Amino acid sequence: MRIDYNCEYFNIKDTLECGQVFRFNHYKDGYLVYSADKCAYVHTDGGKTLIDSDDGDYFYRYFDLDRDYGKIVGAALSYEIPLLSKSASLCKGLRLLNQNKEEMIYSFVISQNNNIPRIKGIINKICTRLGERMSSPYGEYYAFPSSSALAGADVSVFSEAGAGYRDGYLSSISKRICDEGIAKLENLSTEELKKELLTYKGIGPKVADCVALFAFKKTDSFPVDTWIEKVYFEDFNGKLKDRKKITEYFVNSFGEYSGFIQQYLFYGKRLNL
DNA sequence: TACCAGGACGTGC
DNA sequence: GCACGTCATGGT
Repeated sequence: MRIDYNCEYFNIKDTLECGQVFRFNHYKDGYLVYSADKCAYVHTDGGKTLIDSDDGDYFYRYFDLDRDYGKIVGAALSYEIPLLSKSASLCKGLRLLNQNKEEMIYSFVISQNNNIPRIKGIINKICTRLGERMSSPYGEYYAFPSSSALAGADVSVFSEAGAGYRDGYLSSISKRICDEGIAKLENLSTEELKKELLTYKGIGPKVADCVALFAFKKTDSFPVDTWIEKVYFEDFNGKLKDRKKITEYFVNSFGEYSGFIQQYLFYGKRLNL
């Protein structure tokens, strides 16, 4: 089935390439997007962003289509911060995805002290090796592996995929989730969720913020990585050095809009706006 | 060659 | 509690 949505506040390029998601490929005049075991073909035509998939409900929620981004962009512009205004106005079609929770946990554990092209490659290799083989009208692909598939794999599978020293984290976390599930992560406040995520070996404050934001849609989260640190020093005249305190500073400034604004700033900085 | 990339852990104090 | 060295890997 097909979903069509006005492209003013839904730009597929910005939404996919802003760094929140690692599983997508260029395809024809658009993109193939993968989430968990699902796949969609997304492209733009005649002022509409079109989503073709066999699970419209899933991708309607995935792309966060039930949310007013005009209001969010308006709030971002109201701060009159040059980098933020440039990014929010130029990338107002950037949407925060609702991604699969377990997939986000593993993906952002891989992301630590790493760069985006490598992260994508490592995840792709792990999916190819351990994920279920799927077919779609656009060709075959591999689902993101279940936690039991990850837990059953030898740690060498992760190192051979290029995960480096993070291989043990992936084994440890997948075994824990395979045993106990992630039910205890549900229905928590942002603070409670982040605190619980920190009990997984390999998840620190930054990854916990990313998982809270990109998987649990805790929009009062503000992940601070090397790029956001640069933003803080160069565009906010920041003086703090502790990343957790920088997170606090931004969340105190932007409240429930923190996660959206973080993404505008991160993407805008990487685009050198 | 040294430094960087969506950082976290273990140790020592 | 905090500072610091270390942890794979590939690109520049």
